[in-house]
Amino acid sequence: MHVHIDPTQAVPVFQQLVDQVVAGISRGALRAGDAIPSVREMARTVRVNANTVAKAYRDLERLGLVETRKGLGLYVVEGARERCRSLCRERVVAGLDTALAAVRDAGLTEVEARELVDRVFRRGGGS
Amino acid sequence: MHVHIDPTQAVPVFQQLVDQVVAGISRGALRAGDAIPSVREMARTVRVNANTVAKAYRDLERLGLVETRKGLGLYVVEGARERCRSLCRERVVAGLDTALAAVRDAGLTEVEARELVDRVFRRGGGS
Amino acid sequence: MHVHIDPTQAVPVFQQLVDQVVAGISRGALRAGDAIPSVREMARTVRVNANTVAKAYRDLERLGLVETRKGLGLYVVEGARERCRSLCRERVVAGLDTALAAVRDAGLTEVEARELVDRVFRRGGGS
Amino acid sequence: MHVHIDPTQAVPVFQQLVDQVVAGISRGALRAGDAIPSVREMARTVRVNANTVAKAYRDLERLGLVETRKGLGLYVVEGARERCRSLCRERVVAGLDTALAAVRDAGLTEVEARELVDRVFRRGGGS
DNA sequence: GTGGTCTAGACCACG
DNA sequence: GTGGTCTAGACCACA
Repeated sequence: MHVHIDPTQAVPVFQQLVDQVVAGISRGALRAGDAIPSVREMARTVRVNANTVAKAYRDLERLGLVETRKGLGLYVVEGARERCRSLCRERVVAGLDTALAAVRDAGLTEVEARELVDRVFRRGGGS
Repeated sequence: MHVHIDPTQAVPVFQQLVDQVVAGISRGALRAGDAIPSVREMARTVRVNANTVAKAYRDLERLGLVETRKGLGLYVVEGARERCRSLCRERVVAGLDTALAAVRDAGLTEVEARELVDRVFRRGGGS
Repeated sequence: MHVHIDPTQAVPVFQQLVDQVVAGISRGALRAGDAIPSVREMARTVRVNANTVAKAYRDLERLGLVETRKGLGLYVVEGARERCRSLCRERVVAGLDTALAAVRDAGLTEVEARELVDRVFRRGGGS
Repeated sequence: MHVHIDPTQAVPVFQQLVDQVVAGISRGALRAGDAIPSVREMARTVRVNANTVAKAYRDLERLGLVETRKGLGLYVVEGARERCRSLCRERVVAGLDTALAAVRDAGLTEVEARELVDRVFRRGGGS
C-alpha cells in the first residue's frame, strides 16, 4: 500500500488520502477484511498530521468502504471493491460527461473529440 | 448579454462570471469595441457582490480580452474573439484530456469512452 | 435559534450541535433559505471551539439539510424540514424498536410496556 | 453458555460480554454456584482480547453477580438470578423511558408508539 | 466577513 | 496500541 501525497497540489491532502486508499482497494492492494494503516502510522509515513489522516478515514467510513473496530483500527468492508469501482466509475463518467459538454459548447467538432480519445488511449498505461 | 449565476455550485461565482463573458465574446454577443456592463451594473443585474464582479473583470483584463478606458469602463479588445476561442479550446481540450485519463485509469474501456462521446454529441445544443 | 451545549454529557459536543440545528429546522425555527449562524458566531455564543462547530456543520451538509455558499455561509436547503422529520422519525423509531426488543427479551410483559407508554405520554411536554 | 460477539457493533466488546453473561444468568443457563469460563478460556472461545474479558468480569463482580474464589475462578453468587433480573429490569425500563421520550419529543403520536409496541410483541421470541 | 484546510498537542474509551 | 473528540491557532480562497 504505497501512498504518495503532494501538499503543493490544489486538491486537499485529506482528499488525496481518500483517493489513494480508494485506488488501493480498487486494484486489490487492500482486500475485504484487511486493516488499513493506522491513523498514526499513516501520519508518520506520509508526513501528514494525524488529524488530517483521521479526517480522510472518516470520509472512507462515510463512503461505506471501511469500518472501525474500536481499539483495533479500520478494516476494509466486505464488498468494498465493487463499491469502490462503481463510485470511481460514476465519478469518472460524470467528469467526462461535463468535459465533453464543454468541448461541444466551445464549438469543437465531434471529430476532434474523437481524436483526443484516440490519443489518450494510444498513450497507454501511465497517468 | 444574458448572464446567469448559480451561487450554489462548486465553481466560484467570479469564475462563472469570467466564463460567461468569455462565452459571450466567443459567440459574438460581445464584439471588439463593445463596452461590457460596469461593475456596479453587472453586480446589480446578476445579484452578486461588486467585489466579486471586479475580480472577474480583473481576470478578463489579465487574459487580454478587455481593456480599461479610464473613466469610461471596460471594452472588448480587437481580436478578442479569436483569443477567446483559442483560450477556450486549450482549456476545454486540457479538461477533456484529464477526464479521459481518469476514465482510462479507472479501467473503463475505450469503447465506453466512445459511447459517451456519441451520447453527448447526439444530445445536441443545450448544456 | 437557541442552542445549549452541555460539554459534560456523554454525547459529543459536535453531535449535540447537529441535533439542535436539526431540531431547530424540524420545529420551523430555521426555514429553507435561512442562513444558520456562522461557524465563528456559533462558536462564540455556545463557547465551543470553531473547529468543533465546523465539524458539526459538515455533518449537516452531509445529511443534505444545509448547503454552503462560499464566502457567504451555510443555508438551509429547500425541503430540509421534511428531510429532518423523516430522519428524526427513523432514528427515533429505530431506538424505540431496540428498546422494546430489550424489554421483551428481559421478560417484561406487554402490559408493563404499555404502562410505560402511558406514563411517558401523560407526563406531557418537557423532556 | 453460548456467547457471540460482534466487534463491528457500536456497543463495546466488554459490554457485550457483560450483557451476555447477565442474560445467561437471567434465563438460568448459569446458576448460583456455577463457575463461569476462565478469562483465558472465554478469550479463546469468543476470539477476544483477554484484557477485554477481564474488564467484563470486573464489571460482573462490581455488579455483585459473581465472586472470585482465589485460585479457582469466578462463581455465580447466591441470588444472582434475582439481582440480574432487577438490574435488567431497571436498565431496560430506563432505556424504554428514554426512547419513548425521544419519540414523544419528535412529535410522533401515542398511537404510533402503541403500534410499535404491538409490532414488537407480536413478533415473538427472537431478538 | 465567510467556510475549508492543516498543524500541534491534549484527553478519553477501548482492546 | 487503536480511533474519537476537543482545543488553539495558522493560512487560504471567496464574497
